[in-house]
Amino acid sequence: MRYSKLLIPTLKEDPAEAEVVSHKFMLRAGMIRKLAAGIYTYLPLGYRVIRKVENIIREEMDRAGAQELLMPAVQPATLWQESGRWEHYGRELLRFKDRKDTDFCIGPTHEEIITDLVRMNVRSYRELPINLYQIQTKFRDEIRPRFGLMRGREFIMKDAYSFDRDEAGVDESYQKMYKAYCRIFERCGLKFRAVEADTGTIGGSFSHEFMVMADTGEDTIACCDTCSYAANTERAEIREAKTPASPGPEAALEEIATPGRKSVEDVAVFLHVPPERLIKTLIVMDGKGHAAAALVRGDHELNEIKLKNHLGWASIEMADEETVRKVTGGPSGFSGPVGLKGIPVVADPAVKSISNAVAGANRQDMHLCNVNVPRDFRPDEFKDIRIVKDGDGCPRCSGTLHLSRGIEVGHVFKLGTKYSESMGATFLDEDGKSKPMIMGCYGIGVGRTAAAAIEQNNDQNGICWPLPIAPFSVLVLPLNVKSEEVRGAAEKIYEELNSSGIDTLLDDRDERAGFKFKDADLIGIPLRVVIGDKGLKDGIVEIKERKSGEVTKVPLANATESILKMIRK
RNA sequence: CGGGGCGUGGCGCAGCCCGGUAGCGCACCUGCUUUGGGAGCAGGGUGUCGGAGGUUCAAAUCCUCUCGCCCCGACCA
Repeated sequence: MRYSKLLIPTLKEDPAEAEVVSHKFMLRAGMIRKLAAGIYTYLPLGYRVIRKVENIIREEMDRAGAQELLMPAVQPATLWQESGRWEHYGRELLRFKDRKDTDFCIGPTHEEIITDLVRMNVRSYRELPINLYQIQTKFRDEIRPRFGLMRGREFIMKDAYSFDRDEAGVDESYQKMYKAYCRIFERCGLKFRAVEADTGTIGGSFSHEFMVMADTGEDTIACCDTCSYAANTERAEIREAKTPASPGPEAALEEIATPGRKSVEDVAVFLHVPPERLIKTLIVMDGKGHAAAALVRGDHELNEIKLKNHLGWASIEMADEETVRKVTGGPSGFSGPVGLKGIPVVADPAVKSISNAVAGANRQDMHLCNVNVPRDFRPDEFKDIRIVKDGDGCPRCSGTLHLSRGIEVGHVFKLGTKYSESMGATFLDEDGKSKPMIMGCYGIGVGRTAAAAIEQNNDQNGICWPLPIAPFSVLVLPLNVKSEEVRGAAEKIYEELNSSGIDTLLDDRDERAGFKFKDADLIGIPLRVVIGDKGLKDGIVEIKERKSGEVTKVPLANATESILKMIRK
């Protein structure tokens, strides 16, 4: 295409609203424009990237045996009420009424719709397994959209749903998708890792997230340095550390005044005790009148998701002051396990091995010293409920876990029968019995994948697109379009590349060289062919690789051939 | 939802405290010169100062309300 005919409104200055590089460069390179918070228009350049990513996804999904369809974005509440999520999904689900006052929502995901479709149309085991997918715009009314396409409210997502007769089948479907995802992200030129993850609102039994490694990522993942174990910190298990061989002798329990010292840090400093000698007691509640106490070592952090899953609660939050007083008898900041009654007490295993610990006394401005398990208290159970730290032990081997940041671009779930049972998606098996289908679901954030690619591939001057998802593969840049010779050579190369099926952009604008170079670097086309009077005098054009900056000078006559060679390499 | 900040030409901002003709840089349009890393000169267009109400002779500026956007938080007891 010709640059002069394309809408590519590049910006010289950083837009004030952009925080991360991918957002900045997408705005500056004229790929996206914001319409409202978390809602963006894809301009021609940006949409080309989106389509490249989509097509890679399509090819790999089709190769894996999935079938493409397209479901409505607007969904009736009745289906969501059937699955029970109309009540449980929360404010993220954008709801509205039509003119007849019927409730609808804009789909944040499509389990209900696909399950409805399949239960109406698939009845026999002979028709299973089946895997259906779509690439479609979703809407989730995020608390706080940010980072451009990284966390938008409206976004393009590929979502696939598999239906199987039995466990073995769903395992196979899951594995197929897992492999397809690996191929997709490899083809997109991304450094990524598949990690074990929590299943969140979608529900289900087992899942992996596909994380693109990037320091700006919103998720933290723990990877073992020895084996292949990797997990989101929301889920990452921790190998229980061995208890110290000889804990000190147990001293007598003692109450001590700690006026105004509520936080672990304040108490530790005040009593001259390291934080790891403290027991942090957190009172949590589920919003339905249940409360529980969680104990973790002072220098550890509670993993609410682990605790929530362990307690089997639908939601979890820190207890308010009133609840804390009711449950512990003291104000918040001074809660402790000794004498705590009437609510379940879950302790992290690390709490077991603290000898002569410090804990809240459940009284204003008082703490207890020399607290010991089991002499002074016995938790109802010990359970890994803390957040993994860099350097913790791997749960699968003797290795060590290290933390790094990632961007979640894909997620595969084994859903089980959660939706098929609540919505009656059953089939008749060989034995003539009606059974619920076993489901899996598999998502990829298309825009987020593009954004993640920029996070991994950029420099000071702009984006360095990986070839497979670049908006164009080659940029032909004549320095002076007023020169017949230069323009002629550029047009020739442009035509030849086009007819070889290469996505080529011709910068035919009558602009100064420096201006065009700056734009070229910004929009990040992988290969740039520069044609100028000077070079042409010697029959030479330059090919520059965006990422490496490497320049190759080739004879004009061989230019197209050389470029094709570099692309197909 | 809590805290902080910001809405002034397409973009980035100044002006607001202390009310008195709406400005700067970039971008845009015209012409000439220039032409291998965001050119120079000359000329030009561009704004309901986010919106509504109020105070005032007079409001971008002061007051009230409202809408939008950005950042931090919404575990650290």
